[in-house]
This record gives sequence, structure tokens and C-alpha cells, in this order.
Amino acid sequence: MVEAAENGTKTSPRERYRARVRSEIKECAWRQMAEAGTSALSFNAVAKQMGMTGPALYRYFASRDDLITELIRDAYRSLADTVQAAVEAGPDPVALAHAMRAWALADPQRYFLVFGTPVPGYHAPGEITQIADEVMTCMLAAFAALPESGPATPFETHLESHREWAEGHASPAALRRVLAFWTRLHGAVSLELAGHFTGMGFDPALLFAAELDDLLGGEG
Amino acid sequence: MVEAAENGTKTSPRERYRARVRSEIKECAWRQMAEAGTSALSFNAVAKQMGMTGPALYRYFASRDDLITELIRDAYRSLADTVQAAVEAGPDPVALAHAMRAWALADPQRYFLVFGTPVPGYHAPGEITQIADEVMTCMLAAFAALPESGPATPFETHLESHREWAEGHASPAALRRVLAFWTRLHGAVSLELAGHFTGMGFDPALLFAAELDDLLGGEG
DNA sequence: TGTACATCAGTGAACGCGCGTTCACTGATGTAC
DNA sequence: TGTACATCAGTGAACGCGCGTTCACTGATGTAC
Repeated sequence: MVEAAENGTKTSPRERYRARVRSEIKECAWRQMAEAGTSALSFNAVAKQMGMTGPALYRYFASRDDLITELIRDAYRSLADTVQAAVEAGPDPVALAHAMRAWALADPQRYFLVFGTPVPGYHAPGEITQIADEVMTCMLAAFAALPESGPATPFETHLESHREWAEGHASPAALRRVLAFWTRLHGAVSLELAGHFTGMGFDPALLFAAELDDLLGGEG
Repeated sequence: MVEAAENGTKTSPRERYRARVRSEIKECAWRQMAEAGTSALSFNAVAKQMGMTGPALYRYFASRDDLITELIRDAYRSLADTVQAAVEAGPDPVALAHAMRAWALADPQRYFLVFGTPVPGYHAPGEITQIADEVMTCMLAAFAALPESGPATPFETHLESHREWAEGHASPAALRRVLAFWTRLHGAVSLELAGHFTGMGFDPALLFAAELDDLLGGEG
């Protein structure tokens, strides 16, 4: 995957080469994470796997932390793009849910880099928080068109006075639906990916569908 | 917390001392995990924090991996005990849910050691799988008494032929409820603990209650 | 109760290792005239 | 087109560090007579 030039300026061969190597390094890092886990990323090992010596990587990333931060950002970015594409095709929560699940299954370690065990001290840079907001906005858009249901639940009443984060784009009922959507989706997908369903013989896809159906068909 | 002698045999002072130091080492390790994350557990650092030199720990644990495995086992064990205690007080899913959430909030890193990002290669030893089964059995017990609801959903039909893991102790309807219970509980709790709700102002406890209510009150 | 011996918790030195990172360098690639 | 120079990707040696782990030891605690 070659990183494209984002504006019209001509890219020199050297710039193109740099961009290609940079993304090859990232792919290598992803592969290493997929094999040994999210927390086991060695700068030197990535270099070796690239056929380079360790110090060479410093031509492309200022430090190991720099690489990791960029991987996290890319993970969020690809989720946001996936969600955005799904919502642009129409505000259909079911389609959105399946797009998100597919994104998760495509690369479990990427999923866990976003939604997995947090590192206690770590605070995400603003750039990442912003992408997370994008994702939330898209999810809200998918639920905006849904009809109101019955009388307000206690949680919806609570949301009435705690909805600044949605910037007024949605009713408490829609917010509750989005949060339930997100919660159930994450619950089912992450238990599945972490292997907590292996041993029980059922198909996780059907549990996922059932949870989704309960939210959307059940009480609308 | 002193590890009690499990049978009637007298424990020598030395044995009592050993047991106390062992559990102090574990507490130290938990503290270190709570500060630096699940994956950052250094044998030497634990020793230093205990006021010992590194090699001294080998009197108590055969290796670093040994310590970690035992911590994971203890985490599962304490979850199973919590769940068991809740269910013994009566088969009330609401009480069970709140007991499990309380257990998670009491020590997030412990929760994530059980339900967080998995390490790709790792396969849990049989002892741990067995404790996980205990937890599932307890959850099933909490739902066994619940009344049947309407016509079977597609997922329940699927479970009809994939329910060996429950050993016949529950109907497909109950199994579906247990899986939804577990999924939603994990979804809400883990997003909360990972900090994905910070920034939005609402109270995670109310989202949790709402999800629970939707499962138990909503369509029973 | 006092002495001789065994047990065993903890130390200090040492091991090899892989880590992230720096630095001065070489040699290929691209640019200017 | 050929030559002189600048850029810059990548190397190899070296750094200090903390890691898990081993080993021979010291010295305190417990046991046997």
C-alpha cells in the first residue's frame, strides 16, 4: 500500500521511496504485533525483519514511541474511514454494525489496540480523540433517522441533562440507542476475538446478530 | 491477607512466613500492574519494591512466568468466588450483575487480565479453563429460574443444536439470555474501565443499569 | 537447658541478552552548472 | 553530456540499561539430642 501524495505538489523519487519504506515498516510492525501481541513491539526486531539494522529506522521514525503512536492513530483512522463509508451508504445501523464487526475480524490486534486493555498512564493525543469523536458522530448519524419509541427510560432522562458530547445532534432516545449499540457490539466482538466463546460450539456471528436485532427490532 | 492452611495439619512458623511473603509478593505485583499496565511486570522490580534482591524471589516462585500464571489464576478465582457468592444468595441476575461490576471496578487491571487483550500464542492451562466454566455455570444458575418468553428467535434455534457446553442445564432461551447478559455486561464495563466514556458526561452506572433492564425487564 | 547440626531465606557477583538510542562513517542517488 | 557537489539512506561500533536467571555464599531460624 503506497501512501499517496495528498496535494498536487510533485513528489520526487526520493520522497516516494521514503513514503513506501515508511509504510512497509508499519506493515512489518503490525505483523509483529499480530504474532506476539500488542505490547511486544521491538524497534530492532522490526528493523531486522525489514532487512535493515536498528539505527536505520531513525531515518523514518523519531523513536519507538513515535512508531507506536502512529500505529494507534492509523488504527483509529481506518476504523473511522470504515464507519464513515458505511454511514455514507445510508443511515442503516445494521449495515454499520456489520461493517464494524468485519473491521474488527479483519485484524484483531488492530481492534485491541483501539479497544483493548488500556495502559494506566497513557493519555491519547488530541488528534486521536478527534478521530474517536468522528466515529461517534457517524454512529449518531446512523441512528438519527430512527423513530422515537415509548416513554423515556430513567437513563434517557439522565441523558437529557448530559448530552453536550452529542452537540445537540440527537435526542436522548437516539443517544441511548447509540450507546447500547456500541456497548453490545464491543461486548460481543471483543469476547469473540479474545476467544472466550471457543469451547462453546455456537456461531458468534449469530449472537452478534441477535444482540443487534434485540436493539433494533425488539422495542422500536 | 494471610493464606490460611486448607487442612487440619499444623503449619510451622516457617510455613506461615513463606505463605505470608508469597502473598505479599503477589500484592506487590498487582500494585505494579495497576501502575504500569498488565504487560509491564518485572520480577526484579517486584523484588526491589519488597525490599529484596531479585534472586530472592526464586525462593517463592519458580520463574517470572510462574508468578504471572498464578496471578491470572487468582484473578479468575476471585471472580468465580464473587459470582458464586452472589448466586448462592439467590438466583437474581440483577444482583449478580452488580456484583460482577463491583468486582471489575474494584481492580480494573485484574479485570483486564481476565477479559482484556489476549496474547496471540497463549493458551490457558486447564485449571483456568475450569474456573471459567465455574463462572459460566453460576451465571446459568442465575437465569435458570427465569420464565420462558415468546417464540424462539433464530439464535435460540441455533443454540438448540449447540448447547453441549451448558450440559443440558438450561433451555436455549436461558442460554441466549446468559450470553446477552455476559456480552452486555462486558461491553459496558470494559468500555467504562478503558475510559471510552470519559468526555461524555453521563454516568456509566446508569448505562449499565439500562442495558441490564432492557435484557431482564424489557421482553421477559 | 545447652550444644551440634540441618534447614533455608536472602545476598552479591556474575552471566548473556535484547532493548532503545547516539554517532561518525560510507556509498549511492539526485541536482546544478 | 560530463563533472562537482549536496543530499541522505543505511551501516557498524558503541553506550548504558534492565531484564530473567544461576550460583556459591552467609547468617539467622528451627530441630534433635
